[in-house]
Amino acid sequence: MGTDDESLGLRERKKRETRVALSWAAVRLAVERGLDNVRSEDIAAEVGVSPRTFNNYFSSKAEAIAARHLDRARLIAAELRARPASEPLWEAITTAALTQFAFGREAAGAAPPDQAWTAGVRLMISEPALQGEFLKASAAAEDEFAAAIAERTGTDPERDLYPRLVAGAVGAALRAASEQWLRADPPVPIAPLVRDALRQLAAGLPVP
Amino acid sequence: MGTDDESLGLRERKKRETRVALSWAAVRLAVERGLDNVRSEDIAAEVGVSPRTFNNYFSSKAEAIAARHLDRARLIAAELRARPASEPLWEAITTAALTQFAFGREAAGAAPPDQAWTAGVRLMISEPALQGEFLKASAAAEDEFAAAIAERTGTDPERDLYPRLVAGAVGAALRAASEQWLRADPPVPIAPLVRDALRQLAAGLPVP
DNA sequence: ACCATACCTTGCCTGCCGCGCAAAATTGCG
DNA sequence: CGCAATTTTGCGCGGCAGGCAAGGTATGGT
Repeated sequence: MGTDDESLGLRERKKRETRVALSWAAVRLAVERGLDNVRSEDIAAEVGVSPRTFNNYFSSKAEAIAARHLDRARLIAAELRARPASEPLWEAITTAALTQFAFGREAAGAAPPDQAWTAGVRLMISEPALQGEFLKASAAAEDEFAAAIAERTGTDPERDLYPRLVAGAVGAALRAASEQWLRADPPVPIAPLVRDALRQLAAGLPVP
Repeated sequence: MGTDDESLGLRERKKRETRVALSWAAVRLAVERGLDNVRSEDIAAEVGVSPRTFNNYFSSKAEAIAARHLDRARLIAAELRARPASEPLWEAITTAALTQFAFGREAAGAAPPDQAWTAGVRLMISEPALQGEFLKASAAAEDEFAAAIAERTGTDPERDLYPRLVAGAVGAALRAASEQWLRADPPVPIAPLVRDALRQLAAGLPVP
């Protein structure tokens, strides 16, 4: 894949690290202080780079935060490409999606990174100033997802409606499942929600 | 409906007018000059209000532009509510959607407002600084759409996955159809694209 | 018809942001 | 080891978002 981190030169590796560090710092600070008690300067300081450098990596606070979501969502597309071509499309999509929604699976208390991640997603969904970037990141990931689907189905993302349509619908389904999960008051596992949403999609969304 | 413009007092009427005027001005100026050759001040001047007032209506240039899309997308939900309850869900959805995609239907040359509108959508999709707000507006409209679907299907948007899932999927389908339409080099009518996308959705998105 | 009230508009001001530019530091490579 | 390419940084500017308080205008009760 074109975005591995191996043997791409130490320079490129450093850049990726800085980018990820900035992005995590942005999420963490925004979660604990509230979004507008964090200045871009604070994020830069947290990682130990100059304020100007922060803007070399991200053009806004919001973009920095959403970058975490973007990276995660991209992985679904990568996962889909990794599924055997023989597997039926919807099965492959479901399996690929589930790899990125394996929260709270481990032992009793959810793993700490999950905790932080959940809070991050909550923030992106609830803060108006972040919703746009969040959806934009989702859309960007859907583009890669569409390309993967096109490969698998022998269609062309440029000319055919199909791959973009499926990618968009799957994205919507995953967002709906996530929101449902975040809203559930007695917490529920997320996997069944994701499975259910995709199953309904593949079944033509019949009235229940 | 709760948002009619009749007998809501002159005050409210004026506000709506100003809001729409600002929004149109924002779109028009951004289309003809390019987004970042337009300052929020210019938009205010165009409508004849103070720069400060502009920010009372919209919290950013981008939001002002996307407001046009938002209003239009809201109408689909309203249209859905207007369909008879006896009509099958997907038929009602398709009909409702098509009322807002009746472009280039009239005589030879497309109506001038359509022309302007198309350019506006193109801008929102292509300009990175607008994509986020565009999607955010779509999501807001989908909320109303979900409420309408919930009413019609006897589900609850708070507790059930279904209405949000359908609203999201339909939104994605309409976006995919629109983009396909914008991309088509020998221009094609949009209605068949919308119809096709929704038909595929209701059919469970089978591999073509 | 009038007045009191609530609401909208406006100007002023402050802090922050995004980015262009050029100098300085760092890194990779021959 | 030293050169060239790339990244980081400092500086500065234009612009933006929004708090606050003053002035003006519709509204609804009497």
